[in-house]
Amino acid sequence: MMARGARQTPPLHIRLAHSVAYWLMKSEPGECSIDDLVRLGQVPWVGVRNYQSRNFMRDEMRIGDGVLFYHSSCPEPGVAGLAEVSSAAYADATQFDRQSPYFDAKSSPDAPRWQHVDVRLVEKTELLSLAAMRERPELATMRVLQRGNRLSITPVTPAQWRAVKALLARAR
DNA sequence: GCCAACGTTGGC
DNA sequence: GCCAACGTTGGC
Repeated sequence: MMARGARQTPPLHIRLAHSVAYWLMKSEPGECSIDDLVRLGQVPWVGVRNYQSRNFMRDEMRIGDGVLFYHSSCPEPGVAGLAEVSSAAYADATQFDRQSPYFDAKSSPDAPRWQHVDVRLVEKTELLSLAAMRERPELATMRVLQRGNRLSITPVTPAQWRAVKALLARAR
């Protein structure tokens, strides 16, 4: 379901069959940190309860897509590692779990409202802090840096991806 | 803890 | 279908 008043817009570009797309995915380290991902190798990206973010996972992500693993709502927000999409989207089990903070009484197993992908670690990196990102003109267009942005999953352009990788390489 | 920004809900 | 009220996000 789209937000009321939102227009159905066609994709901005046609995704080539074997092309890779890039994403930034926010996680609160208290919930799942980069060290948790290092330990587990892969995590189900459960708990997203926003339609736009869900749609990115459900409709646009492909296995192998690049992910900037971003720590949010913490003392030092920023990109903490690189990861990749490692599954197609599937139903989020937490929406049916009454004990879960992500329980959604309005969702039913016949028509699961929330879906998610799995995300696999590529590497933990030096933290590229939000403050450092804001200083870089080549990152100025990143969605995560835009005023008022609250989306937990945002697309990253190939140029932005390369720029982040270059900064991480330099920090090494 | 504050608060701006934005999404969602629900009365009408 | 409008829109005010409310809840959440997340940086600071």
